[in-house]
Amino acid sequence: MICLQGPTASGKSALALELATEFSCEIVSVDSAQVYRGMDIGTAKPTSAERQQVPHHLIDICDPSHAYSVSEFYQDAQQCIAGIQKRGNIPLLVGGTCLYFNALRVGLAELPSANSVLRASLTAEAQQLGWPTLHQRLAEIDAMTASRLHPHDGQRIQRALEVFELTGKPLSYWHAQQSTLSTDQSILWLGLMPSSRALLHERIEQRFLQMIAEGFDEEVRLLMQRDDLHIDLPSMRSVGYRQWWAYLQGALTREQAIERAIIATRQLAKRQLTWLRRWPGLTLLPSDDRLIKLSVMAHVRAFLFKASLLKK
RNA sequence: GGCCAGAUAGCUCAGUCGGUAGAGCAGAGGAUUGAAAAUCCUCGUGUCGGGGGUUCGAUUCCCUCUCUGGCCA
Repeated sequence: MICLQGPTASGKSALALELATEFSCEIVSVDSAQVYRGMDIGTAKPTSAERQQVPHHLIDICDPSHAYSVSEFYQDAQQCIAGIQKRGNIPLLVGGTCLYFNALRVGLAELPSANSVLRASLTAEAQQLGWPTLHQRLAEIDAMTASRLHPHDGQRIQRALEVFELTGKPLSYWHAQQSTLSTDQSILWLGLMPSSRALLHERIEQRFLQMIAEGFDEEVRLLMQRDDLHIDLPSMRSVGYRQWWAYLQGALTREQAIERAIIATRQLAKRQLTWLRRWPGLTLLPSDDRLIKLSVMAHVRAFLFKASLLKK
């Protein structure tokens, strides 16, 4: 299978479409926001025409009121991959959610899923005592995990305490139990790396303005009308949606929302690039190179040949 | 034209009772196991608007010029 990663606005989707038509692939989206229905413009989802041209998976599979997670992705993706291979096609995984890719690379420990009641009480406690205090408590039950977490990293401290509450065993215990993913197949890891940060920033800005021109405002208004959606949901915290929601509530001016959405997108891209730089075995290609398409094709062809799968 | 208030980091501003300065944001780097488009960590030398004066020493006090707001003509 082929995995294509890259920061937001680096041209992954277009490239994937080219690859898919050339090599009879089916595309699996690796994107924590494109899973949600009704979030199309702001997540830069492939158009319906594009989706008819090539099968796309793991898009529109979840309602925005639900919190999708790595583990769901992990299961969904493995099912997808198996199905695609059964059909004799090549799975082409494309996206920018590096944690999801990482789960495919190293596997996931067998852990309980989120428990909203526990989380609420831990959050309330943290507000009273501060996360550093809970970090100390974690240190008593799981020194190993505590030592790798910063005392202010509330989200991870909370998770570690949650796992202990639910299982009676520390998170580090479960991590140690984790078996490495048994991939009977080789994976081609490709990453798109913009050669110019300034150019990427320019693209990010242009793309967000384009989203507004295409009706992003209306899309967020529709989501806001639902009374089961709120700004603390993972879906609504997505880049762009969060800032636009604040604007529609009157917390920001339109100009401020635009500016902050663009800033948030740039910061997202930066975090994605951090993953890519230190990804083992990743072939990094310059995303803004004129010959990027050809060079990606060449890598894919060589990979398929090596895997003795080249049917042409 | 006159009066007043400003001019300090890319931006918004604080500050130095005279000993050459620091926050937030932006930006950069890093972490990343059921929220990940999330969450968290680290990183701050800049003619302190220009010129002159006082002083051992001026970004700070004084004079002057330039620019930007506001008020009065």
